[in-house]
Amino acid sequence: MSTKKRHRVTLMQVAEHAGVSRATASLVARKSPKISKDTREKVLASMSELGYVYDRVAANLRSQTSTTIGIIITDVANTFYSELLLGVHEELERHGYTVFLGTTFDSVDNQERLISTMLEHRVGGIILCPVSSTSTETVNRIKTLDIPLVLAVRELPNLDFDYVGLDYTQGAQMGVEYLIKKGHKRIAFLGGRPQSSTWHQRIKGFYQAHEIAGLTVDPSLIIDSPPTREGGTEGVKNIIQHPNPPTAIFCFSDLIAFGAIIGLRKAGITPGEEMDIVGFDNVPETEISYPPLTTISSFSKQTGMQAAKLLHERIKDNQKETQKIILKPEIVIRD
Amino acid sequence: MSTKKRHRVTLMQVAEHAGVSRATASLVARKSPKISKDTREKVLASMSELGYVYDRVAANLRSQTSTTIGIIITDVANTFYSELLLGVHEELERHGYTVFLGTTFDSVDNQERLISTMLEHRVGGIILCPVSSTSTETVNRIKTLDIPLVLAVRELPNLDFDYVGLDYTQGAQMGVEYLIKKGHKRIAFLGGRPQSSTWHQRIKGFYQAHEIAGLTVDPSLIIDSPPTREGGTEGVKNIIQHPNPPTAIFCFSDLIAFGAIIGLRKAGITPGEEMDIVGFDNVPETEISYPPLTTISSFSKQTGMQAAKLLHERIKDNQKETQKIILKPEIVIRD
DNA sequence: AACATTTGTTAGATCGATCTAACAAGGAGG
DNA sequence: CCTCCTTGTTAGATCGATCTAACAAATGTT
Repeated sequence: MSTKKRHRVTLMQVAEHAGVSRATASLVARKSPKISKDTREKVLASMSELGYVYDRVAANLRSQTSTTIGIIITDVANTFYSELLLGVHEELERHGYTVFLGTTFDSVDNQERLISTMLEHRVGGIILCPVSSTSTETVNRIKTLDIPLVLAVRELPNLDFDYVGLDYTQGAQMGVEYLIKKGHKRIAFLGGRPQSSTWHQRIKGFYQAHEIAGLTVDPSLIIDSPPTREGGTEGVKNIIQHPNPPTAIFCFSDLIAFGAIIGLRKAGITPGEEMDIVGFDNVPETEISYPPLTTISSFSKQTGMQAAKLLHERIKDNQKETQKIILKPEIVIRD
Repeated sequence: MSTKKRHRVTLMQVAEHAGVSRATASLVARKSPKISKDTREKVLASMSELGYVYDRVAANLRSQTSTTIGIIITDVANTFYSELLLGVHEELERHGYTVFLGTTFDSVDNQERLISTMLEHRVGGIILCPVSSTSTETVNRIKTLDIPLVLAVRELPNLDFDYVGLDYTQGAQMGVEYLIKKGHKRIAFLGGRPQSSTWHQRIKGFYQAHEIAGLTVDPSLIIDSPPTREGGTEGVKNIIQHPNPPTAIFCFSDLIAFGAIIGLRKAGITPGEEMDIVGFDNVPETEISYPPLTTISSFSKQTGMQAAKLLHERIKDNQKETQKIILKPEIVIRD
């Protein structure tokens, strides 16, 4: 948990070696234009001779600044989140931040612990993909400390934070409308947890599409399950065993859809022929899956990039009005 | 790039509020048993009343310790690496480290920059998946500073560092032997960069399998390409256009294999029937790909966990002898 | 020539914690 | 009663940087 270190070369030693003061050496390290060419070169020479490494931690402490930010996601192994992470990472590294990573696996305790650790490490801001049942206190703790916070993917109701997400309702509606247009009348909704805002938004779209088409939803075809591939495989069993099974499944996520495909195959049902499936997220794997998965693109990398941009802006000015960016979904049809 | 922060509540203020000295408050923060129950409770009460947040950065500076480690990988969006990251992350968080993430995209410059940043942030250790053409100076810089370093996936020749990887030679040999056993006599090797040690090791296994079976390798069937899906799609064109095409392809990685599958389909060739394919890594997507991909499991998550363990041990004792852990590959046959 | 301004440099205090060594207070042992 | 030990607490120095304000030296202005 902690490491003893050999003494580093300090600015003090550099200054002594170059025959200048600490302050001057510090100004050189910070590329101040106030330093004459001569002294600058002298100091730089001493730095490289002694193998000096700038101590950003000490510098940040003194100057009350931070060059780090924290990103908290649900699961790195889920490509939706790793794409999002990629977007955040690219955008923030360009601005010189170093990124602390944390993964919650959808556990409140983990999330709480990660936030604490990051605050203790003086992050300059946090991008949070909150777990389903995040409490108001959790995020307010960050707000009280005046640490910029941007929410992504899941919105927390009635809280005034920057947010980047997708119009999940519209996405779900598009997916279900596509299935209805193909002639399906009994459609299941598989996966996700009813506690989460993203689930509610999708369910809403699911109902809306039915309503517009003049169909009624059979509530017994709404099956919730953990938002993992295993969750999909397990959950689809309820659909297979249903006394009056549906002809198509709209899945909470691609991950669920992949799980469902595996589950259907195990039961001897050919996905895509005997049972139509639509996913959500358009993760990279959809390109190589079989049957090719029709899905709703949720632009995870874009989400990450936008969140990073919002965070960057908020770090520059913590007083500005909060922004909510809602990306528009697109349907990706693969037949 | 840097953030002004409001003043935090400090231990000084907590001490004043509780009517004790800074030192006592500090001992309470560190859960020292030398503090009497009465004072401890008094101080803890003041802490929560004032909303105190421990400043690990200041603490680490004074005590010359670190509670962070850096992990540098090639690409988060590549599931091989995100699984590895997951392993590292789980293991090190258990020991109380916070993780700095960096991705190189296989660029020496990025790698150099990332290492610098991490050293500047006083990481307690680094796990590095080095880019193909990593120079000796790069890693020696870390060694000179006495910062524990563990290499993963790619080994750097003649350098004495802890290392976790796979027996890539044996893995490639297993894959090619499987194809030969199925009756293939002309087999292509697709993807990867000849600069990297992992490429050499796989090529060696590729040749060995041929030799054992009494077959000769046609060097014109060895096609290199960037280790990405796009690289696979591009590279496979050379195979399709070959005057005397092979009947099977052994791919550098699953990613390459997926790219090759897409490329073959585009050219109207049915992968799995007209052209046999074997991948390498056993990334999660292989389960849902079509045709089901036979592949060599390279246990990326295990690799990450082992690397994290080695790093943890080395942080505890930087003098101990270096260890090289070579995991054994397994073939995963999906027909 | 006298004064104001700019330019480059610096000593000393400071960020928020820990470390060192010293110090009271209380009890045990002679 | 005095000494020795233990237990709990603390003042002052310190980690490696930056900040403030002050200061010579060089330059510009009248």
